[in-house]
Amino acid sequence: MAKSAGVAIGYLSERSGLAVSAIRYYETQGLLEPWRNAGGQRRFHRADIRRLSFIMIAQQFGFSLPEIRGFLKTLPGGRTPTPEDWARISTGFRDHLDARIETLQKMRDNLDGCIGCGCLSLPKCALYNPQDQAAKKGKGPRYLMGDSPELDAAPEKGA
Amino acid sequence: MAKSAGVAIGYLSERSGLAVSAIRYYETQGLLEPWRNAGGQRRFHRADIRRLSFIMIAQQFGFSLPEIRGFLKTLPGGRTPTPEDWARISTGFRDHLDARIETLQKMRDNLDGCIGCGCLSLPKCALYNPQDQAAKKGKGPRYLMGDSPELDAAPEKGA
DNA sequence: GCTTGAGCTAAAGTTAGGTTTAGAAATTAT
DNA sequence: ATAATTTCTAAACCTAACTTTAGCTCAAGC
Repeated sequence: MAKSAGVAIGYLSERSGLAVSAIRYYETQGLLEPWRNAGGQRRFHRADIRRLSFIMIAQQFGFSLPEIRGFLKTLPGGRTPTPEDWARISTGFRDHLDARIETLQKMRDNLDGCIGCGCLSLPKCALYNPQDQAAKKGKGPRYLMGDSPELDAAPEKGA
Repeated sequence: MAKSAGVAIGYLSERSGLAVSAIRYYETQGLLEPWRNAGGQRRFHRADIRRLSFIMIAQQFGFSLPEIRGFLKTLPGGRTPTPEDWARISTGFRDHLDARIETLQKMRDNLDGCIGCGCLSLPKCALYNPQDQAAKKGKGPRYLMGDSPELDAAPEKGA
């Protein structure tokens, strides 16, 4: 179980396409745990290339680095993930993706219902309250695309 | 065509759910053009509530503020958008949404093909090169989820 | 007319996910 | 042995989209 020589950060960078600085950053975020050689340089497992690929894929799926760290914690420490490890995580990805697709399709349907309707003063507009899941942190408007029913009835007063 | 009194920023904030600071920020980004009253305070058209709602919706569709500014420039200056104005922009939204849905569905299909495959050393993995459209700015890995075919054949040398 | 609330500006801070810079030390190549 | 690469750390910088803070001024209520 000797650690072998390990590979340098530049090797991982070249193999993964990530910048050296990004790999160091991932270490600060707890996504990788390299050891140091006698001269103080980082040394990685060859298998960490997969960890990096995993990170890149998970980012494409919209996961944040803390979330990805959570996934990686479920992976076995030093060894290569087994098919089971990977299948478990992939299934999580799938749920995530399905939810996002569903949200987008709902938005599209709402939009379809709205195209041509004018949306001039429509508190009942289909885009009324789209922030189902994919919404940001903010509170969001209460009356999207329109004022509240009564208060905005008057047109350009004084025109 | 006198400007009437206009409404204050706090009114827009309350009606839209946006923070006052966000509305000011949008002005700096060219999304709104309030005028000033005698005391130097911002005064807005009532119809600017709709501009704000528009901004919030467009953000949910994934557009950046510069992009939204582009949309708003196609809207009529001081008046309420007509059904035609809105339909034109909605169609743009729709294309955008369709593209995103399609990308996600492709990713899901790739993922389905990958679940259970193990992905231990798979340069031919279906997640090989997912950055079709929705990819980030980065270059992306050349061999996702695996080292290149030949070089990574050896398992934990020295174990 | 005084007090309080709303609004003003400029500048700094925030979060995520990194990159860039600078200067020093280690490693590799010749 | 020397030169050229890499790597190291710490700190500053970057973008987007805002928020917060500080110190004032304006407007509104009684």
